[in-house]
Amino acid sequence: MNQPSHVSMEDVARHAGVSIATVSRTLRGMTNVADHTRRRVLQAAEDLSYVVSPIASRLATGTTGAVGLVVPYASRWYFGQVVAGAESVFRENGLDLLLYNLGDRAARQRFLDRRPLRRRVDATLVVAMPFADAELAALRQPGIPMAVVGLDTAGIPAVRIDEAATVACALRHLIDLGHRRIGMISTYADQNMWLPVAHQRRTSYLSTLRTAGLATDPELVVSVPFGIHNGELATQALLALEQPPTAILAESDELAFGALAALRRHGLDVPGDMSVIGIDDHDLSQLLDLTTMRQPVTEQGALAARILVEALQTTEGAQAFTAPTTIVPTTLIIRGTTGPAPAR
Amino acid sequence: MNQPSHVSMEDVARHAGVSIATVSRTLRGMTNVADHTRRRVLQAAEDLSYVVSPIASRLATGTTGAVGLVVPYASRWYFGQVVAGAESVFRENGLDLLLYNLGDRAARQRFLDRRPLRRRVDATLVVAMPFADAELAALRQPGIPMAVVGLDTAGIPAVRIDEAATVACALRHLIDLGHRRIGMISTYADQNMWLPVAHQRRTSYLSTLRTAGLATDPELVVSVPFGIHNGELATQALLALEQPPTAILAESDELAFGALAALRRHGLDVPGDMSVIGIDDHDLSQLLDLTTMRQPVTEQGALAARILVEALQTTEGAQAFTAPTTIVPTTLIIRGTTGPAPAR
DNA sequence: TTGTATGCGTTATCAG
DNA sequence: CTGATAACGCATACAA
Repeated sequence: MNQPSHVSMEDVARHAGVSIATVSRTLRGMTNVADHTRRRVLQAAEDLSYVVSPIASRLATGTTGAVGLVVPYASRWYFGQVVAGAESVFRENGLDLLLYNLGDRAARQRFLDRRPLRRRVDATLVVAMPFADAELAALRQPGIPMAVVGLDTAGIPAVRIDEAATVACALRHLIDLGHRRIGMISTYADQNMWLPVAHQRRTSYLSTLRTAGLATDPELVVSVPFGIHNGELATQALLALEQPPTAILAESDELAFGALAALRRHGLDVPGDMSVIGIDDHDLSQLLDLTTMRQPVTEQGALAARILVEALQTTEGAQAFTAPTTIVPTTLIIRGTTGPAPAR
Repeated sequence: MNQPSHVSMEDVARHAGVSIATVSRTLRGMTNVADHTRRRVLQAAEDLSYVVSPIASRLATGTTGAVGLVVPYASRWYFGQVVAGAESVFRENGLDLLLYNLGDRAARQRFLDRRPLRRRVDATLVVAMPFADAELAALRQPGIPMAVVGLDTAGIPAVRIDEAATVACALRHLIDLGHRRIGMISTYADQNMWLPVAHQRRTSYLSTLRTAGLATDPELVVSVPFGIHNGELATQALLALEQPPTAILAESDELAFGALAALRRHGLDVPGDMSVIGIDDHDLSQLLDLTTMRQPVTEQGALAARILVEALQTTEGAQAFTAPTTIVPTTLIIRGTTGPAPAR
């Protein structure tokens, strides 16, 4: 059908005057090969510019040499960072990275229906994708270690931040500045999926305020779809309240950016009239002088990848993989968007 | 070694009481299978929750079912967008996406040395990675179509914008506003690679000004590594000139962001004292009210992917693949950072 | 329409 | 240390 334009191991063997088995051994760096034979083989391979067929190799060994990376929105800042972090670790360990971007409903459904990962990867890394238990059960494969970054998922080791502590720290900062009426910009399920992180941060917001003895007015929490512009809209909603907050906690920096824009447009002074704090420490947060809770994003991707790589190395194959959840620390980065509550 | 926890086609065949060949035919949707047989097979596959081993399948067919996506900086905005655009197209066509992030020197070198794409992908998409001719020759594989987005590369179909026209349009906007002394923030080779786009935009800047009969003072072009902060530094340098420009063209929006920050810090009014224009229309550009040349980034990724998919479908296998370069249009988006040149 | 048999390119087992 | 040879799991030409 297609001409065998590839040189095969057999070609190399013939060229070197040895058996195919010897070629295989040599190329895999096994020690039980005579030095001069090894040289001949390597030379032959070089001459023919031969490379092993990873596919054939995998069929024979039973491993795929690849890992699956599943993300909801590959083009967003957070996910890009995680992907980059994970990629470098996988790459270092000779693993190929299969990227699955499940942002839109169709892609996600196809993924769940056809389960393209089956028999195709040695490990799977899920980034902040909320899967229902049933879905997850379908995705899991015996002997294929799986890890998740960004959120907890039943039975799967996670690498994430402490959402509650992070939110609490952010709010503590505002409270210490004298703020008593604090609004929150949150995200809600978009058409495709419900994001647990949003829920957690919202919940933490409420419980923290309650613990601090502050009122938790329901209208102080406004939920919008993700996006800078929606951060603006949410802020407008907060400003439209009869009794607006004096400070805003944004679920993520991108939403906070929108908040800053809205405030500026309303002619309000930040932080004079309104303080704003975000979560992430986005690349642009320093530029916008945004106070935020920094989380190490790239590192979380790398860390999760490392856990999987280790699992692959130790539990040769089909052992039950298990690892503890790793909590990475977040840091309060105080910049210019938070200040004392305005005297009223 | 590892227990064959997988059900194989043979298992399904036995379960359905047919031959393995029939199972194969059925599962691939071939028509020459009796209806009731087909049902039995599908039922058996369902019962055993069987999925074909893509690896075995590929060994048999000779195709890999995967494409390689090579990018220099996966975590940057531009590349994230391109990846997302390409991913969706590849995914729709049942192709797996192997991501290679070659940002750091070591990764790039490893990539060039070991050529992990060989025999592993059906097509390759390179995103704005400058490869020398020799490198490229090493990467190309007969019968494996290749495309590039973001820049021209000898002999490879590209999807990109018209750099010269884009820069010219941006400058025209400034000139029309009365600016006569226009600075440029450019990037230079970072430790790893030389980015041709930077060179092109710089060249276009010079020739456009020259054509317009404006002076092209060398010190008006300041080159820095990529990054927002470096955009700030570059701007400081421009401001420090004995005769600063009245407008700045930034090679990309991210650099422009830095410029805006620097100007603000210097207490300069934008666009009263200084106009700024970027290239990209980054997600945050609207927020920062940055005038810019918009380029369709996601679309370029999708377009290039589509070209490759088409090539795979038509030129069954090892034909010589060729396609024309596609130029996508850019648009001037006038926002608030450009205005009339200050009277002097 | 269905079954048989061979090949895909390696790895790995066993003799030698 | 080296060479046959049997898997690996599926696709497919060839027969039936």
